[in-house]
Amino acid sequence: MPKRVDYDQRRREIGAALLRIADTRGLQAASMREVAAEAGVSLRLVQYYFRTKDELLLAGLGYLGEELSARVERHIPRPPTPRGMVTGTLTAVLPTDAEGRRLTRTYAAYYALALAEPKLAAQHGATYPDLLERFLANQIRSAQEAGDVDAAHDPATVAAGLLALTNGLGSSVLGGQRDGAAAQAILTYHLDGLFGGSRP
Amino acid sequence: MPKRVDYDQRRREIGAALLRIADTRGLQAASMREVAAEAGVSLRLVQYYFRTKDELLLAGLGYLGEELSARVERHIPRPPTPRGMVTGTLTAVLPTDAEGRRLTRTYAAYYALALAEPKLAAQHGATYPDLLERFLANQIRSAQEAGDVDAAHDPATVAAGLLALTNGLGSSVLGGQRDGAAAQAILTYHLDGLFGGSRP
DNA sequence: GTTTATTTGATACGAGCGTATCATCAAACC
DNA sequence: GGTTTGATGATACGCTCGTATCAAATAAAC
Repeated sequence: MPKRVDYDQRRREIGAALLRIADTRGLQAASMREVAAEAGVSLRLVQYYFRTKDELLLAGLGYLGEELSARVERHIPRPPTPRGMVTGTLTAVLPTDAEGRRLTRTYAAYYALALAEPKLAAQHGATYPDLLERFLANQIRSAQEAGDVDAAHDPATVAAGLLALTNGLGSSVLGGQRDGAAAQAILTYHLDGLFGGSRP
Repeated sequence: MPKRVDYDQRRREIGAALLRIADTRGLQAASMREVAAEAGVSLRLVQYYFRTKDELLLAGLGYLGEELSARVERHIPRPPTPRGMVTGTLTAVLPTDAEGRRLTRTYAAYYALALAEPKLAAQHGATYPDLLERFLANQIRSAQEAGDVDAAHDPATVAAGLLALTNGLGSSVLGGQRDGAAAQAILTYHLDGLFGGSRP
């Protein structure tokens, strides 16, 4: 028998190379050969672990989702207050540091591809923002019950608005319109308006 | 001499074909040959009017900008009230109808390309959102002077927030998370909060 | 130490890409 | 009315793409 290799880890390494290219040069530049070079392996190896390019792209999207989830969880404060949960989650999605910029850029690349290839979105895409939005809506409901947020607000509407605002701010950062700190400030400005007098 | 042809109009026709492809199949699918086929002309003709593909892509971005500007102006109400100007401008950027969906999708395709090819953004990209944002900030300042908006707000921050919110909502519509009407409703909800008791 | 299942390497194929070249057409001008 | 010149057509080149094919190397099992 041959030397045994951790199949999943090898796939992750190659997937990471793909995401690195998507971040720095866009998914248009992510050919099988370029991914192989970036991962430091042969083209044949990429083909061995991913039968087709579509399979590679789909797996890459999965890994990106994992990275995003991990980052969001890492940004949830201890102990978890309602405002802290909302602020942390949204800040995680914002490109405020190198990792955030990388993830936001990579996500944008996949988003554009999914617009043209709906099968990508169908398999994995639309669920993630939906989850995030529902999570936020629940947090806002909790904050209302704790008296930190005006009960007149509709949690789902507020959550959708906050997430859209954050995504839009992220786009403007990637577009060079402002830096991460400025985006963060605008987000905080809105959160201050939402959470009456309570401090995070 | 040969039959004289309206050079600019021909370029516009070919550019329109490019934008149509960018909308329906993404810019990855926009090869010179595909653009020629979509425009119903020969490959040579596309090369004649645009020496290189980069030139075609850049011109297409210019035409897209013109279409966007025209749509925004068309959405400014008569007579122009402060809230009407802000609402109209933001609604124009939202994919609430077929034209809006087309423009937002095409813009998203260019945005993703510009992330990977900064020269595109350098020539044309970052100026447009900036103009929009400054325009909005001025409108909000006017609304404050008219007493329609709380003077405690910072116009630039509010304008940036509104535009980011609108862009984020547009992304969620393209992503299939909600339809144009729902996005519009969320935007209106925020505008209601901003413009105290005044009606549009 | 041979065997053998698994992992890696080298290379080829057909298609599509951007671009360039050469030829042709048709209308305006002298 | 031939000549010039802008507009169009047909085709080819070199390259990269995704994918497939054919070997070779490797290390656990006996």
